[in-house]
Amino acid sequence: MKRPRNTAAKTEVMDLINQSDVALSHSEIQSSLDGLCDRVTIYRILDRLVEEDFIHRVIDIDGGVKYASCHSCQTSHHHNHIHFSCKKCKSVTCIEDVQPSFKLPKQYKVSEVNFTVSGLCPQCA
Amino acid sequence: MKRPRNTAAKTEVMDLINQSDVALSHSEIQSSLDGLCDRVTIYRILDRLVEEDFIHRVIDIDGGVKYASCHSCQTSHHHNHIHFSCKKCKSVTCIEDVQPSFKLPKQYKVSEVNFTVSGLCPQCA
DNA sequence: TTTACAATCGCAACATTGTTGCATTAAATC
DNA sequence: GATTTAATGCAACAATGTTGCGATTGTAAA
Repeated sequence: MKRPRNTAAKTEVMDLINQSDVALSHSEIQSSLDGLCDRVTIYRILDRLVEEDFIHRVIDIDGGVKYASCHSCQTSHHHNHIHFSCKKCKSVTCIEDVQPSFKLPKQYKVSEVNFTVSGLCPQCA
Repeated sequence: MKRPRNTAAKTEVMDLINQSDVALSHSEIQSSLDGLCDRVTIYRILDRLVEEDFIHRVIDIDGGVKYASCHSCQTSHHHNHIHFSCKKCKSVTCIEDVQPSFKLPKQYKVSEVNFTVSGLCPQCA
């Protein structure tokens, strides 16, 4: 079994995501790290953090991949909540505690829900 | 104002998407066309078809871009319905006539909704 | 503290997806 | 058939993500 290690880069990435109120992309994280580690290393750190359930991936309206730390996940682990993707400032925000409701027909086996609403966030509206 | 033209490639792309019951990616379309036209041309055709409201873009759970012809769009133009993204066969299907319901807090201006449910489709379940 | 193992890293190379500029081709109208 | 300009092909580029491998380093045990 694998034994995760704490490295400077991993800690810094974790802090960045924790301290942000919006989801961050790989390139945004890379800019913030300012050469602390390699581009590839960031990809691997993000993969590991997702794997270890510290963060989760969010897909924005354009298909862009972002990463966020949902605080509600620390208690119960469910990612089935709404994400808001702002068309103007491109920010992606987790809207906690709002559970979308829906019905699926037939024999579909649902395992995950990705509900992204786009438009203008409070700052841009 | 621009005057759209009907070309062999455009017609073929349109047919492919119309005849498919799942959303198709650029590379899938390229494979089907089998050299009928350039890769770049396919991108431009897809952009135009979206622009002309014949097809619409769907983002799957991994952030992949796919294109589908929603038959319900021909009457009333709204894309706010559920898409099902199969984790096994990677197919993306439009679930028509099922409208998700949700509530957003505060000052968010909603203009679009992308509701993707993932899991196993009837074929893979 | 030192050692040893494996997790992590940096670097180079590659793959995929998407975009842009420009000269050429061809569809629709006359 | 001639004209107009939408559409195409090609080359070049950009962004994003992946893989292999030798070097480095965190950490648990000696």
